[in-house]
Amino acid sequence: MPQSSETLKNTIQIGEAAEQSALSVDTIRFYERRSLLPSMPRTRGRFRLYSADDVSRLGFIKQMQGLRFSLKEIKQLLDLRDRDGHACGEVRDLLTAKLGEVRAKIRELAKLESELVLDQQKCNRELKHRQKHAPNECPIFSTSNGRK
Amino acid sequence: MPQSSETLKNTIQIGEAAEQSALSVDTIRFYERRSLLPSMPRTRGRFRLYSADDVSRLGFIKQMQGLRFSLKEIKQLLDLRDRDGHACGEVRDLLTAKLGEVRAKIRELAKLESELVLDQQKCNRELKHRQKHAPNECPIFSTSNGRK
DNA sequence: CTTGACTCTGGAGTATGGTCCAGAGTGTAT
DNA sequence: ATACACTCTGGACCATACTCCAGAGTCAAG
Repeated sequence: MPQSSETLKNTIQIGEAAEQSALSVDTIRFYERRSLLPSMPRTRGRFRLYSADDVSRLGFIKQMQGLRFSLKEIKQLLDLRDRDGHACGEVRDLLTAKLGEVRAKIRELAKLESELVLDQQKCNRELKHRQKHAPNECPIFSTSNGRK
Repeated sequence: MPQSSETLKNTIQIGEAAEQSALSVDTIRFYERRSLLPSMPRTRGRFRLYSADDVSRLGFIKQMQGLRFSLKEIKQLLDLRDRDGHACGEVRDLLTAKLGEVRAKIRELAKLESELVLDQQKCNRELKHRQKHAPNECPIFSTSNGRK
């Protein structure tokens, strides 16, 4: 257990922060380079120090990534928090925009799904009737595949 | 209209192929490097020559991209066609796998959608009651946000 | 013969979200 | 004193799907 004389007031080093946030040390440093974290305070030996708040900031990043926010968008959100903790209206607007994207994606994928089902059925029909006519091309490869 | 003495038997050059397939010249060359197209035959001056079949191959690539197949997967499909035109069973298997992915993605996004709606509602409630208690944090930033 | 449109190659750059590395420094334990 | 765990920096590298570029070559028309 190295490092403890300077890790006094409830601060931890990057390895511990990585463990607590279930991120890698490299990822945490990467987030700092991308300004998702501020330039962390350092020990005299230039080792970064993290507080419980910093760890929960990392948790927030993970959570927002789970909501399919990009790092850039998460940075927007964090900047909002840092500048103006009660910027709830702007946060809601970002959530609404993301919701729109998610819904558009769902519609797109639903359409995709039905197209894939159709192609699958074409293959199945072809496979059933294979005996009847000479083995020919899989219908998926035919030039005029119907769609767009 | 340069180039025609060698562009005899129904072949076109890359610019024309790009126009017909609505892809860029660079993209077509990129596909060749990635082996989605064979090494095209050339004129004496080393200009690539494309047939109508090649153009429809490009169309197939675009179509499959529309079905969210990666270039790698499209290459698999094309290899199947090149090696064994009636490999319908394998094609169907790839379609089925892709369908599974698409359905999983839809489920994931649906879950996401409801989470975003919940967060949005939190913001809205906060904004409604803003007058009552002192302006505080947007609830999205609170550490225990409920979810994992 | 020159102009102009087209094509060639190889390599670098774009965006995203990281991972991995070498070589050096830090700090504690024995 | 030295071993050992940890951390530092800067930069290279991964995949994906292109896009753009310079500098050179090709070809038909005027």
